[in-house]
Amino acid sequence: MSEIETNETERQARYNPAEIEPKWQARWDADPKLYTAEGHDSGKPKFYCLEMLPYPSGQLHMGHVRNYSIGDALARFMWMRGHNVLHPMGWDAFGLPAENAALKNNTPPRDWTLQNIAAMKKQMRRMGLSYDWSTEVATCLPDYYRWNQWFFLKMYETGLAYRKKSKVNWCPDCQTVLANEQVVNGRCWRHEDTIVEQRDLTQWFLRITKYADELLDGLEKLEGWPEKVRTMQRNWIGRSEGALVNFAVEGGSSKEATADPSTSLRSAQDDTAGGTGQSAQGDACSVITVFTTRVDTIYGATSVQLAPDHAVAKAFAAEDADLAAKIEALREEQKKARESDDFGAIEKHGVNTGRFAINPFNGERVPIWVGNYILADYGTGAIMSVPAHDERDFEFAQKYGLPVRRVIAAEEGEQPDLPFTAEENAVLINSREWDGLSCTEAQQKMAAFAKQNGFGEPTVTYRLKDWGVSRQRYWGTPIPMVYCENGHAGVEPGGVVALPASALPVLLPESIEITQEGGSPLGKVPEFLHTTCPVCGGPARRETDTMDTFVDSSWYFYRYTDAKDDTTPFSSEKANYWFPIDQYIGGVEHAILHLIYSRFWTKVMRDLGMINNDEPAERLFTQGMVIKDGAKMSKSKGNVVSPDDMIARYGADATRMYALFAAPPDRDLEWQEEGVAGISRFLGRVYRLANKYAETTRLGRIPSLVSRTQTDQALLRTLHQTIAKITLDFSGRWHFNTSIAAIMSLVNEIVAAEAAIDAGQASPAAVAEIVRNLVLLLAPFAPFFAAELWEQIGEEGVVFRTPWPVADEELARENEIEIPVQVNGKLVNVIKVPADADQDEIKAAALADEKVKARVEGRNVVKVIVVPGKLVNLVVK
RNA sequence: GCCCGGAUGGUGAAAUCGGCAGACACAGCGGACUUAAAAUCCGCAGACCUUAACCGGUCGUGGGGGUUCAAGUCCCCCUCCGGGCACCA
Repeated sequence: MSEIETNETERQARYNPAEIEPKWQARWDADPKLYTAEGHDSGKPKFYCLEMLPYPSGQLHMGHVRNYSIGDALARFMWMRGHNVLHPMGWDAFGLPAENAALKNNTPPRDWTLQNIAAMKKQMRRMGLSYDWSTEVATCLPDYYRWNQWFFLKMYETGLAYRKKSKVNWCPDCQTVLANEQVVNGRCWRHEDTIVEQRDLTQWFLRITKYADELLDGLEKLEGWPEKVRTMQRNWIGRSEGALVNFAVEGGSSKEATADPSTSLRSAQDDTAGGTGQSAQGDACSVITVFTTRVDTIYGATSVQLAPDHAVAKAFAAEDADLAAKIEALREEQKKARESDDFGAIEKHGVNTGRFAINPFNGERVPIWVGNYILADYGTGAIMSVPAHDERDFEFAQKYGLPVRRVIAAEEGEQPDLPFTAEENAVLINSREWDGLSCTEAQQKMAAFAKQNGFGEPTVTYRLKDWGVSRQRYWGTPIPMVYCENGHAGVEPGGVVALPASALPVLLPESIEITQEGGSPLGKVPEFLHTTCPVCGGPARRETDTMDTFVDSSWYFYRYTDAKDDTTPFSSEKANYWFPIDQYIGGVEHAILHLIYSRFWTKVMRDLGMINNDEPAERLFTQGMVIKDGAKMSKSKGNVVSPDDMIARYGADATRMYALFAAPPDRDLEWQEEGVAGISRFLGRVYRLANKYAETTRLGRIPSLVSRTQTDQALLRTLHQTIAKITLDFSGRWHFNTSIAAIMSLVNEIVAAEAAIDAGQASPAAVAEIVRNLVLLLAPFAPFFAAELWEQIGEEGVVFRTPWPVADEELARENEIEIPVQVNGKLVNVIKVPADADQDEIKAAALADEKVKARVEGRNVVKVIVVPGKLVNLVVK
């Protein structure tokens, strides 16, 4: 062979992703039906594979690459297993960055967003992701957001959407309201340095608390979700059973309290559907309702504690300037502490109002205090303080010298030190007729007693609050409500009127100047603002707030099933075929926000009769973060690795495969470029092998494996073991790192057998079988690569529509296995025995081994442990 | 403070049911090919001790204890790292 020919051959056999990937990308793009799901009559089992849709920032990052590589491998695998796969993608396209970009570059948010979508879509195609673009959803387009409006009207009709004035979290940077879920340690979730302020605004709310119990109970059934996510949601919902008890205020109040709705006696219950009726609405100051989970300790209550914002505290303050100043100081302390990271560390302060309340159980007068550690927005904003049985109350009582009275005792044994907070094996004492009851029993009976006598009731309190969805932003879904200037019969002027569905969509005005000034930008667009009332035809103003973008992502995956529908959000028939999502994949950072709203929205749609499923997703997978130099990739740390760079250097296949190989998908992944290079080298080896045996593979398709050579047998055994292993990995554990390692081992073995193959010691049919299956095994991980080799070895059809290989147990079986032999637990030798050898045979073989004999000689074999297929351990003395 | 993860060679990791710890890679070292280098291929490779070398030995999965013939894996205690919740009454 001449030198020129050698070079020529080498060049041909060289793996060049820069050439083959664009080639296949172009071919796939030319076939728009390639990844299109079939209908419900396909006769195949359905599989809905979903990755969380990205915000169109304009750039894919490594977190996306990882997320989508996992989803894509799974989707392709399921296709090869004969499923009807829905694998869609879309854009969470409303949101603040588009407005910020508009300010900065003077680009309209819409243009900026659509450009970014185009750029990211191109990157996704370059990655070779198997999305069905015919179902693409962009939430910022009217054909999507009109259905947000439609849902809003439905919720308004059914009482799930309502308006109330309330204290809201206001981010001065975003110039808008944030949901509780978007406030992290008193700061904005998007602006770590910005302290969230409290403002009073009238806002639209969605009554998610109506579903609090179902959202909580449903978690039990979500076995395909990570326990971690379920726990986070449980904590977030924060269900707490207890009782409300009314303490009469001694002497009542001379003035009517100017009760703020958010701090009324039942503020927490305002959020639940309707509430359950409660007295004391008339004179807010004649009664203090406390919430307690330990009504059984009420005989030990030695004070009542109010939040500084409590209506009664305000009423007292109104009569006493000195007290007002002290309460104001407490309020300030509380506010500061809430804004800092550690509200929990606040030093407890309080002030005695000098007034008294009456414990309805024993008629005792207890002083009313205001405490800086009492939260206005949890429970009723008032507690009964039982120092003997609550750590916080104990601390407070010690500080201010309040009495401590033990009313709970351990059932048996010595009485523990105070505060004694246990409920298990504890009984009531010093509680008159309740003495001797267990805590749990007393809690129920005493709450029921309170209800019978009209001074309380059992109740349930949640940490979860109704979802405030109003945002004073431009780039979001307009809320489809108007305020009629004339008013209507029975409705005050400025009455709230819902638009009819026929008026939808309420379009976002196209030309708008974005400024940084506060208030809703839509309020400055006269042609948007001024409209007519759908009821009376008179002048009306539109609602100028837009919806929280979490509305968009709460139901987008239903739209995928019927993305072009212009008469309904989606067809129930289609949704019921595809739902629930079989596998949802995304980052754990959405464990509470997105994933709890999605569950809520699903239940609402079910109750509207649109779908049958109770939960959106059967299984959820949360992948780990991508780390570089030990830290999360971020611009500020300067450790960002660009997917484009990686793809340019090593190709999409190597980049994707590395993302799967470097760590199990649920763990954090340290990005090391050398690792990507390693994968690229591995693919190069496979490429060379497949090329070398391409001819043999083409010709060797005859099923002539009757007489197998030793080489055939050894290679086929490893092949079928590998098939079995990878198939198993896909079925649940998803440790693709070990799947890929197994393929590497197979390749190493083929390379080691090359000399034998070339010497004619392998049959062409076996070589063909191995090369062909090797390509199939790689198809979910490296689709461009597999498609190219599939063609080169002369196969017809689309590689990732070819049936996934089935492991042949016969071929995979070892006929001889290695058994380690230990003496007193230490490895002495490894012996070979037939795979089907029984205990006695293995034992005999072990005892006959020379090394073992030498070790045992002169000592007593006390015991022989034989674990067939595993090991032998001789216990020797 | 409470609840979940995690800690294994120089690095990423593997060991799926209590059974050979370190598969598979990366980086490294040695060799082949080359005028040379790159690429590629072959080989070595947990630490320590012993030896001229082979051979051989000891230790070793964050630390300490325990169960077991056998522990990275199970039990108890502790340390550190990451995440979530947190005066939620």
